[in-house]
Amino acid sequence: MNETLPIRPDYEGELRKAGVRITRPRKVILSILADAGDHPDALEIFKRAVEIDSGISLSTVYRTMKLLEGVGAIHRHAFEGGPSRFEPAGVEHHDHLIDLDTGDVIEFHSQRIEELQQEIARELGYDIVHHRLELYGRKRRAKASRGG
Amino acid sequence: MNETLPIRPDYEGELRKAGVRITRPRKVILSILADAGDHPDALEIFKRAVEIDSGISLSTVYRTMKLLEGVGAIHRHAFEGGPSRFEPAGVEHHDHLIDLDTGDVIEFHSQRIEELQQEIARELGYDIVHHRLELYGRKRRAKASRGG
DNA sequence: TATTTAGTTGCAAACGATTTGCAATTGCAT
DNA sequence: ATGCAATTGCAAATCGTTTGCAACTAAATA
Repeated sequence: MNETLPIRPDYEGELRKAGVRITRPRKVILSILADAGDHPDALEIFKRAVEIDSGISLSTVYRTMKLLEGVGAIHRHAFEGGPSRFEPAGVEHHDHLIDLDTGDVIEFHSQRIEELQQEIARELGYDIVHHRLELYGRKRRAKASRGG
Repeated sequence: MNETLPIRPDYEGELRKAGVRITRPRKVILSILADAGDHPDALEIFKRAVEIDSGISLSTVYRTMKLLEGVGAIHRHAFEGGPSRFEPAGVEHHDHLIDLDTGDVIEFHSQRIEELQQEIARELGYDIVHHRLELYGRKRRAKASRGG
């Protein structure tokens, strides 16, 4: 009876397990994260949160993100230039392709690349703790040029 | 009659060609960059510069770095957390392995990975403008454990 | 070489993202 | 219901970096 739908991460559970209080602002932020399909930054999360509970502060958003990151519930990405952007950690590992025009983030994964990285690190005498692979690009125009 | 030694980038030439004045502070900064074997950040460059000419300001370092970056003479790397670090652009493309304990940066290159990236982007309908591949790791301890 | 003037400088203040001190508030175990 | 440590909002602080501005200077010109 496994769900086929994307898993809604059980943040509250993760936090409780980590001995952290589930407060009102945290509930709001958590719910936003749970169904964010994109990779919002702190300010964006804050804006969405304020629409639900106008009393929430940006510091609390930052604090909660750090908390979740610490617990391993979310991943923080510092893409080129901009502020940190977050995503649920639940999904299995992947890298990112950032659309330079829209800021959209597309996820991808290449087992082959992962292996090559391991190989390279090994040759250099290192163990990889983590890595960062980001492709920055633009949508390819349709062959001829008449596309829009 | 090609040199076998690492090429000393001719920053002054590049700048002059770009119609930029070669001032005293710039000369100092440029000389520092020219023989920096590492990947210093702005503050580090500033410190080295002050030892040569105490009148140089940090803003000038930042301005010069931006200038050089604009001309394509150096590359800026925003490694995890820390400030931007710079390196001469002369060398052919490579990626970086960052030693988490020392901050040391080791360069590597994998043609195979580059190809795979292209392939992935293409499949996703994108052209890569540039990319970022960073491995963060620690020196592997010698097998048994008696190493230091 | 003296003149000229737009490009550069150092400084201090401004900046954006993020963190922090603190007093007031609130989960939640009792 | 009670009590206290965890958490909050706020404002001020932090860090890396950029910028406005008046003084300075590289380098083209006479």
